[in-house]
Amino acid sequence: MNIQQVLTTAVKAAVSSIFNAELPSVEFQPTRKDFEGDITVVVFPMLRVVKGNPVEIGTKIGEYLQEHVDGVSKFNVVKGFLNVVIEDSFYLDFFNAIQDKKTFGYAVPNSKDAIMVEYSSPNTNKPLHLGHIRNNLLGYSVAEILKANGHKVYKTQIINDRGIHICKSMLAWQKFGGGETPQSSGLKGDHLVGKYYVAFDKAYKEQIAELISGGTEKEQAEKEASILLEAQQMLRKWEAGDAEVVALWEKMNGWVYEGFDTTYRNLGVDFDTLYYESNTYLLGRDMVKEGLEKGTFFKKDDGSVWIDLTDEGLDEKIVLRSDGTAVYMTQDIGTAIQRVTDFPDINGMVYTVGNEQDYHFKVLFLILKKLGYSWAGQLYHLSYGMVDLPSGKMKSREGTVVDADDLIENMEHTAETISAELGKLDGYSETEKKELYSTIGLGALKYYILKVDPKKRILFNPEESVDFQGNTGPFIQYTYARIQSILRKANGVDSSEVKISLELHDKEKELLKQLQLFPETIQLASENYSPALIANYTYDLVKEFNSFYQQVSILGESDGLKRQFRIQLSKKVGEVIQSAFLLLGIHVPERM
RNA sequence: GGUCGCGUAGCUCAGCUGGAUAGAGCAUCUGCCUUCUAAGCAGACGGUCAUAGGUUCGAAUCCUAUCGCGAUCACCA
Repeated sequence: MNIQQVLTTAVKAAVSSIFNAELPSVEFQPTRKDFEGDITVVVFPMLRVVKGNPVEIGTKIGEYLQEHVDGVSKFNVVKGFLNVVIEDSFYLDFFNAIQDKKTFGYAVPNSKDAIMVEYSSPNTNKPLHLGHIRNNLLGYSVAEILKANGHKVYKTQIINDRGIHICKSMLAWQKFGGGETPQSSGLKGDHLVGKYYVAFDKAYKEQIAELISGGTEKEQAEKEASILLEAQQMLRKWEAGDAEVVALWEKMNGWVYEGFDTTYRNLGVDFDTLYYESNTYLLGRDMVKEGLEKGTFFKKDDGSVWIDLTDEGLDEKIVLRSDGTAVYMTQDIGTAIQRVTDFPDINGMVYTVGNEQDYHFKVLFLILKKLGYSWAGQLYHLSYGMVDLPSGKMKSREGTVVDADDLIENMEHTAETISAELGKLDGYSETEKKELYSTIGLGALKYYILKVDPKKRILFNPEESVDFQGNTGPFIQYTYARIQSILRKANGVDSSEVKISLELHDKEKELLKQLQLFPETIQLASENYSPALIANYTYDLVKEFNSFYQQVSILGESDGLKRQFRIQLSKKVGEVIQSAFLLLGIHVPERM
């Protein structure tokens, strides 16, 4: 039990016995630094139940707590704030209870239900970029956070491996490729395919420029369409199962997957199961037919099928084309149902997709609800803001994208440069150094992106590199490395219980308070699908530790018991940093 | 135009279900490496929390309107 839980019960009992009134809840906040105390009970909300002067009420409750609660030694009342001083022994008890718990902060697996987390879901016609990085980091981290909060999680993605855009790359490769392969050119598979996607676009634009030298808008549109015809024909052949087209499609997608795998590995994200659009794009049509029979959907004269969402304040939305083919929504309906069929323990899904699709998911969830699926209430669109450049939006066709592989490499390089300047890596082999640069570079990148609230858009300036100082990944990693250095010098950590009679230094007490917050932080992050909460918590913890480290001697402490405790405390802080960062997908180094 | 999201220090961001004098980092300036890693610590400077109303003991936080930025409103995905 933490202090809040203890005090909640006690304050309720106090109000009951002194004022003969029932308090629905008790409101706390950390005591401001300017006042004496560790935790503050806010008296104002009680005025609804207890009439009187807030200061008097606070004082009476304070006296009650002092008398009845072990661990409450002193209190003071300022206006409507009851500041309570908690004895050191309370915090030491807490520390003894968690000292050996490797998984401190994580909830015990508490649910039979699984949650499927979808993220990444790229197109297979171009390499991953910075936007995908945000998506990947968010999805991966939220999956880890949900696990830490006791959920079973399946990580998945839906790979958009078919469609007109894929045919464009294929066509361009056929026309201009000259048989180029990743092996022959040494180009990473996804980059190679992306090159031809751009080539198609370029060739297409050139042709348009030639063709369109006048005419009405309508005529221009018709001309454009005719140029696209080739790609459309190819798509039709693909759908018909044309052996040659399918073989080319498989070959080029194979290159892309190899490339993606490398990027995912470098980024440190993974998946438990994969879905391919080429397998799922036909799903959903039967579901629409069922829904039609049930009256959830309705058919228009031209044969297209719709759902009426005007009751919900939305429009009518198409779910099947007049020619009977599937639209985006049809597919998503089918895929969702397929997933629950494949993994019957799923009760809830998280879709990591940019906020430009807010409307789509609102509609999708509503449709699934109307179709009567019990799990439809447990769907969540993890919507995040775009990553923009100072020049505006990233556009792959205009070559303004920040490529994922390049960015990762840049970050590692920056880490290397800084490390070399500081020169603290004597004795490290080249392999160890390389691994370290990767840890730090990725740590900087991941933290930079994850510390921001997912909803907000990020402005990324490639000119100014991501910071390595202050509220950054490397700063936190550095603190971890510092702690490990102490532990190495301490020659082993005795993990025996700390004597309750030990007198705590202010900084030690602050650290223990911060440690206490870890479990509820994980819970909050899980409930809000927000890695940013974990990032901010870790930053606060680390700041607190560095302040402690600078002000209090650990190994130099002459009192053996105190020295021992400080080593143990440092170790625990290191473990929590590591646990927290693991939830963000960031590794911590032994040295740096 | 309808809908949704965002607007906090020069810049990048915190600020939980409303609570005490709005917090960090970067940048600028001051100190601190003959004691455990200075990618650090301590401090200074910097705010009409977009604007105007409202709700109440109390509003950056909730409500309404306005302004600014972004997204979205396809038989594209």
